[in-house]
Amino acid sequence: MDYDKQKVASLPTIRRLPAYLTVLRQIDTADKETVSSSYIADKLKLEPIQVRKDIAVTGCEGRTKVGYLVTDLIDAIERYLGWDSNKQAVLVGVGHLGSALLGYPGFMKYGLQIVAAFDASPKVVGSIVHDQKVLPMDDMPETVQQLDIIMGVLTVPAEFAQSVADKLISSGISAIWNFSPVTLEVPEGVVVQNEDLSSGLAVLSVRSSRTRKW
Amino acid sequence: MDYDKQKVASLPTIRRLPAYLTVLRQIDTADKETVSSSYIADKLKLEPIQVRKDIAVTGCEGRTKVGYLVTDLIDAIERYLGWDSNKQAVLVGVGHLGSALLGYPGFMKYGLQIVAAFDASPKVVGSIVHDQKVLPMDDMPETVQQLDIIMGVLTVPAEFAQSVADKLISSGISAIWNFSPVTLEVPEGVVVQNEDLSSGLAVLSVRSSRTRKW
DNA sequence: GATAATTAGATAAATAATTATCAATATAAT
DNA sequence: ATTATATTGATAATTATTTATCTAATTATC
Repeated sequence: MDYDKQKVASLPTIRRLPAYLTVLRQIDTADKETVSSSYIADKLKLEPIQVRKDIAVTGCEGRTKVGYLVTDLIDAIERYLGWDSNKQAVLVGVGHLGSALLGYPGFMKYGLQIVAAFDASPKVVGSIVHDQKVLPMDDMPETVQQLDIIMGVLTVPAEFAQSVADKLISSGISAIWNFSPVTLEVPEGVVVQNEDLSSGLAVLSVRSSRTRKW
Repeated sequence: MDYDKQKVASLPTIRRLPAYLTVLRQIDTADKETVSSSYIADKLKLEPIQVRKDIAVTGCEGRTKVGYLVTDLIDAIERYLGWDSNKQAVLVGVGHLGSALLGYPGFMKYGLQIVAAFDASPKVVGSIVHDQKVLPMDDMPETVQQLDIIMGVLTVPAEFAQSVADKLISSGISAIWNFSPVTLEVPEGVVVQNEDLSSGLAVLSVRSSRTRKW
């Protein structure tokens, strides 16, 4: 695989890459060393041509009539996504959703390791949630700085989202995975990814009502 | 507002509509009765022209130099999304994520009411999670049929996702909000919306590494 | 009352994303 | 050995989505 051949991917392409990883990881390479775009497409109900286009951005090259080497392709996608080395993150807001995320075993597959969890409420601070001790907010800046962490997972209620984001940023965080339904104001250089359940539900609602009446 | 003027919206448009609702609901209509596309755009870091285009699909019409009537616009978007009347849903899989969703107060704003929660594990069945009694899986078909529920929220581990989906569908469910990282096989007429955290993280990872090195 | 400023909405243009076509090539079958 | 088939990857075409331009209308200002 040739890393020079990595290209800039469109947003939809980036969104699909993790699904390819899921499919690829389910393949037993002892049994099946190579995989075709049509195999992946079939599993995910996509078109083979789209799968090939998406794969092309990672720089991974397949062979005519053979397909892609499974291990190569996994490596290429992980590398493209930056999931080849573990990235450390802190989580702020150990409510329902925050707890769920702390207990989510899938993150390791995404190269993400949550190394510390913080909360403002004295009721939660000090407790252990999924093997993670919940620390007071005041400890956050020091932790972020000392461990040189750049990513924060934000699972606080809407009304605190902006102020917590500000605090994360001033501590050195430059990537925020935002689960609160708030559009954050952030300075240049800070990347925010909004994870908003309502948009998914909106799509489901509309598609469902197009199919049949509620 | 003229419901005949509703149009078919593109997927990106549908995804943005809930964000408009969030902005609109924050407006105190005693203070401000109308809203312009540029106001909404500014709050969400979009372009006014895009906001107008999106609003157009709902059939809501604004007035030159004035903008849109806030209450009208809220009604139009809610109606477009089918969120004007409460839709009932069942949730299956009361693990970390399922519990978090049960406790999520935002659903009501999305016109969604989770009326029953089911789990296969005897450890969980019978317990109360966020005021919701967890019922055994065997009770699911009856509940779905009797209450004429068409939507299911699927928060079971990956390995059970397909079989639980099958069971939901055979009970009468025709819309599945799928939180497991599995591509479900469903018959014609059943709509599946995959809510996949990994794609959001992928976008964040790539955008972040474009900005600076990890 | 005239003029300037703001804003929606229609149409058009530009950009982005998907899908199709086809040549090249490796494998399998005859 | 020859033919058929499967598959990638390049290029082209199509479709979807966003952005721009312009007109008309309404309000505010002078």
